[in-house]
Amino acid sequence: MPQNLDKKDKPQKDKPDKDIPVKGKKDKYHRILNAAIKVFAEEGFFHSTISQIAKEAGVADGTIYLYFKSKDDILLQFFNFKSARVLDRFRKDVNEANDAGSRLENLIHSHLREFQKDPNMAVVFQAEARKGRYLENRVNNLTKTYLGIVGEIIEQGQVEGVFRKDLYFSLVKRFVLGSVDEVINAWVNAGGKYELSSMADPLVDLLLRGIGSRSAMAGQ
Amino acid sequence: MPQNLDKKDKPQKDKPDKDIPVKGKKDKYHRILNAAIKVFAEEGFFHSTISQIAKEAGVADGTIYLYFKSKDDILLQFFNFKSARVLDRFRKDVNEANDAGSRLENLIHSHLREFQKDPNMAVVFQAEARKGRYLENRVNNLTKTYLGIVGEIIEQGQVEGVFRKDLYFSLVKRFVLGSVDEVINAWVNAGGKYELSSMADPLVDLLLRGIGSRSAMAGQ
DNA sequence: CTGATATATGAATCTACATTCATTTAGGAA
DNA sequence: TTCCTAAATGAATGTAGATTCATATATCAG
Repeated sequence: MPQNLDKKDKPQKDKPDKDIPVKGKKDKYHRILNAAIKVFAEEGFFHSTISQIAKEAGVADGTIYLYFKSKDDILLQFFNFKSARVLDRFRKDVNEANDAGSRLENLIHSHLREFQKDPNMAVVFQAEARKGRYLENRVNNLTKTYLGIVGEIIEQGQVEGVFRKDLYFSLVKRFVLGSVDEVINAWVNAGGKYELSSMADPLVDLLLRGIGSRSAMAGQ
Repeated sequence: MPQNLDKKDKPQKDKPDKDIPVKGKKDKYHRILNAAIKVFAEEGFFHSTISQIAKEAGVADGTIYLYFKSKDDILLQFFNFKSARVLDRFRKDVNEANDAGSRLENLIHSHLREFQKDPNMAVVFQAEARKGRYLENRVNNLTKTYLGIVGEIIEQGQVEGVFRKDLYFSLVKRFVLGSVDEVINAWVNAGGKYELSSMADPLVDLLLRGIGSRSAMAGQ
């Protein structure tokens, strides 16, 4: 029944490291996490304060430290949690199709859909993710995995003969990621006012065909 | 001879607002600015301290406030200064060519070249530019102008018939910006270890032709 | 109901810097 | 050489805000 089943029950001194209150369930944990993301999205990570987050979550400042090691830890947990969730979704949607073309399509649809579904997440990802220095590891994981998925699709497409074979591999991956990322960025900057998902088809088309006109591209 | 020619010479109280020491010329101003950018690039803006910057620049902490209103102001000045400089370069290089295709090529070459030339700037731009809230205006200015240049090129290319006419205009612009941006990002993340400029040609090729194979794209 | 443990609280603490300013130093006019 | 003003200095100041912790409250077993 006590929270730490495997330890002697030294009443105090166990580090607030891994032990999180269990009585109140995951409920409060997520309440705080969501509140934090909302605040981060509005103020930016560095300008956000624990007090703001606490108020937003409807708890006391101190309570936050029952669930998170530090302010940084909140952001970290967020990235871990969301990255996993989102990447899962991507993979699932990609596997929904079989040919490379449809898979790329699905990936991008999924990507835009997920970000549109959770604007706060989108803002925080766009704003704090590609930055780095101290979070880099975690976020790089998201980027790495994403690039991996794209890479697989590209390779498959080349085998299928629907994608060009003369591609600078690591460049193409960045090319795809960069385009999608910037489309999301634009949407975020615009305050999420329009349908992000509606960009998916035109974007896929651009990725596949490029901006050159048929005729101009004909000569080689 | 006094620094404020147009004001009564109240000895003290003039706000350190616009007046910058002139004796020591622009020299020290730029020394501090460059030091700051170096530190920002290494530590990230929020983790950088005035003391670090001062040490790097070889001046006293207080001296910085003779040249800048605040820490934020340093970043601001940097963006203003560099944006102008860089956009100028872009325009010049774009105008070096006459047809849209070459102009796009020049823009991207120029872009990668300039960022490669000044890695600290590149890092700070990539890291702090997309954040926002309080710098947004300035940075948006860079983005806006850049998108403008791209837009002009696209339009010209459509008239010339070398670019497709069925393009979602604002999307294409983001598409171009996003790709280039992410290529720079990758380079920055890799620690600037390779020739960034060498990505220009392959990237332009991707933008123009896309990743779809000729045959696959044939059927409309 | 009673005690015991788990949670929650928020005021008090502590620290890291940004910013200021009394003093010192440098430059140059007379 | 002597003054006077511009520049530079860096220790002292002030503050915001993260983190802690002594208390208070809720939960639950018996």
